[in-house]
Order: sequence, then structure tokens, then C-alpha cells
Amino acid sequence: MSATDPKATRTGRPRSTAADAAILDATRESLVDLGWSKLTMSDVATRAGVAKTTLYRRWAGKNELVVDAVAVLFDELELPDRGSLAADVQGVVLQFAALLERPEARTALMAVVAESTRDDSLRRRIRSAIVDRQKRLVLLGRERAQARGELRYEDDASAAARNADLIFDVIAGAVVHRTLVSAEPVDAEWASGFTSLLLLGLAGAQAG
Amino acid sequence: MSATDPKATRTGRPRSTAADAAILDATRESLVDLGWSKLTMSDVATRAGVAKTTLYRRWAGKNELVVDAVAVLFDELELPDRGSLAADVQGVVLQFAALLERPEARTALMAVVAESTRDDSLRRRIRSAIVDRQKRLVLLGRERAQARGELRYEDDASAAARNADLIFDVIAGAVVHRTLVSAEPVDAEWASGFTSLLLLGLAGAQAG
DNA sequence: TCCTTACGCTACGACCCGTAGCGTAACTGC
DNA sequence: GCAGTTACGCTACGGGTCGTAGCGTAAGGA
Repeated sequence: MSATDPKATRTGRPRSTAADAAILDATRESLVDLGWSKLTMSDVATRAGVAKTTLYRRWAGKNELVVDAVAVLFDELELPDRGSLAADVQGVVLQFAALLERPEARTALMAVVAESTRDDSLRRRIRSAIVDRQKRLVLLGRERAQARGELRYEDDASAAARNADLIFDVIAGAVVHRTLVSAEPVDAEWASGFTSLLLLGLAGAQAG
Repeated sequence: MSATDPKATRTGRPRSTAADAAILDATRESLVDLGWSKLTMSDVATRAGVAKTTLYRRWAGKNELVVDAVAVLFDELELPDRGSLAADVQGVVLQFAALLERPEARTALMAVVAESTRDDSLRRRIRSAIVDRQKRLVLLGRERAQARGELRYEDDASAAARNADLIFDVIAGAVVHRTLVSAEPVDAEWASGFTSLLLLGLAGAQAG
């Protein structure tokens, strides 16, 4: 993407985009059937109708492959304007929870995060492919709330950034923990209780 | 622990408790050196000075072994009375974050949770060995705050339970997400900001 | 002293890993 | 067209882990 930056003037046989898609599809399919731990490169290659060597020409290993395969799921996250900050928060919570109900996402997300604790390049990959895309929703939601007058515009830019990071960790962390650790459903009732807790906290911060 | 319930009248050579301890120590040591993915049963056996078959006589596999090895780390979590709910929350946040700084905890916790998404018995094991022990701190903290008059005693028992679950997921989820996903430090400043957000939310819930 | 269970050790088939080597396929520039 | 370059499929390989079986020995209880 950055180092060689080919794409244009490039000689030789081009990479098969069909193979790319087939491999990523096969990876998600294998995640559903086998889960993270039993997924193997050989199995993915077979499902994709592709030689195993073709996988290794594109991805360094299982970690990187799965991150890319799962990342597209997070592109489905959106933040339509629901008219109020409360509705926006509750909407994104339910949407994120629905994503975590999908078996490919459940089994892969925690696993790659676990791997990333010992692999900085993998952590950066996760950040750019998954985490940053989620965080944009928080920033967008804040902007909308500020435009509506529900939240104050903040003077200190770095304090505002820290605040956004905090809210992001609270929202994403709570949903992930509820879903994967406590292993209980994020239904409308829970989302409502969580949203009111968060918004009351934000309101209190605006006041005091 | 429950089915056969031996312990007392049991014939034959007893299990070596020294081997138990050596294996669990070796497991944590191997987690530090190799991380979850590269930890192998053979390596643990070698470090513990024990035959590989001895491991399999006690644990079904890597998942169960690591859960037991890491569970004791969570026994260190305590909740001394710091005089106010805010101080108690901030204290437990920092304590939990310090635990997640330890490499054996970081690499193991997310990994076993990931595995538990496809293994109900493992999930139950994690719940009883790790999660429930953390949740007790939340219940204890609430009791203290109620005794101090900082929080109201709740009438509806099931609503109170749901509320405690919510707060637990918010606290634990935010700290885990901050530490392992965002990969940024939980310092006193962050803990303070998080605590005030949470307490303002709770205060607002008491009022409205 | 018997009986029972745990331990250490060795060996094993099965599987996955990641790579090398080869011939072939596809696309670019001359 | 033709050479040059890169991608692909296939086969084969050494190295490693898995989980189990079989054996002789060690350590307790009746």
C-alpha cells in the first residue's frame, strides 16, 4: 500500500482478484465451521480452490489473513442520524452487538486481539482495519450531538480527543464484555440501560 | 470437584500436589516467554520437570490448563475500603489495569475468552474461575456505598442484579478495551476520568 | 503383603506448518 | 509476435505438535 506502491506500472501476471475474494470468503466460512483455533491455512486453501502457496504469497500467516477477512464485517457499521444522541448511541450499541452475534466475528475478534498483545505489526493492522473504523462512529456521533446542541463544543483539542477515546472504550468495551465475557445478550433493554447511564454521565460532566 | 468427590476415602497413590504447583508455575512462565499461541503442552511439561502424560491426566488440553494457571492471578484483586465510592472505583480500575499489564494475563485472558465462544464448558470454567471473582468486587463496592449513603438501596432485586451486571460490564469492559484493544495505558488520569463519568451517570440515575 | 492409582518414559500415527522447486499461465513492453 | 516478468498449481519435504497407548516403577491404603 505504501512501500512499493505498484498498481500502475507493473509487469508480469497480475494477482487474481477472484482468488483474493475466494480466499477471504473461505476464511470466513472456515471460521464459522471450525472456529479460530481449528482453522488452518490448508483448509482455507482447499475451500477457496486455491493452492496453499497462494495464501502465503499474500498473507504472512493465519493472524493477518483473519484480520483482513473479518475487517470487512466492520464496514457494515453505520451511524444513521436517529435524531438524538440517545437514539444514536443505542443504535450503534445494538448494531455492534448484532455484529458480535455472528460466529465469524465472535471467534476471530478476541483471538486476533489476544495475538496482537505480542505482535506490534498485527496490532497496527487491527487498529487500522477494525478499531479506527469503529472510532469514527464515535467522532461522528459527537459532532452531530454538538450540532444539535446536546453536547458542548470543547475548547481544548487534546482533552476532547481524550474524552472521545474514553467514550469509545466505554461503549465498545461494555458491549464486547457483555457479549463475549458475560456471554449474555445485548437486547434493547440492556442497550437502553447502558445508554442512559452513559448519557447521564456525559450530562453531569457538562454541568460540573 | 462434584461428581466423584473423592478427596477422602481414596485408595492408590495420591496425585502429587508438588507437580500441580510446578505445572501451573511452568504454564505462567511459558506464557510470559512464548505467549498463548506458541505455548505447547510439551514445553510446559519440560519446564515443570514432568512427563507430558501427567498433564493430560489432569487437564483436557491447553485451554483448561491456562485458565487454571491464570485464575490465581485474579485472586490478588482486592477492594480495601478507601472511604468513598469514587476512591473504591478508581482503586479497582487501577488494580485491574495493573493485572492486565502482566504479560501472562494479557496474552491468556483474551485467548481463552476467544476459545470459550465455541466451548460452553470452557466458558463456565472461566466464569467460575475468573469472572465471578471480579464481579464480587462490584457487589461489595455497592454494599459499601449503600452503607455510606452514597447509593440508594434498591427495592426490586432483579433490577438491582441487572444494574450490577451492567456496571460490571462497563468497568471491566472499558479497562480491558483500553488496555488490550486501544493498547493505551490506564494511568491515574484515565482512571479518574472514567470514574467521574461512571459516578455522574450513577448519580443521575439516582435522581431521575 | 496385596491392591490400586499415579508417575516417567518411549513410541506412535496423524496433522499442520512454511518453504523449495518445477512447469505452466497471464500480462507488459519492445 | 517475442522476450521478460510475475503469478499460479502442484508436489514434496523436514520439523514440530497433538493426544494416546503400553510398559515398568513408585507411593499410598486395606
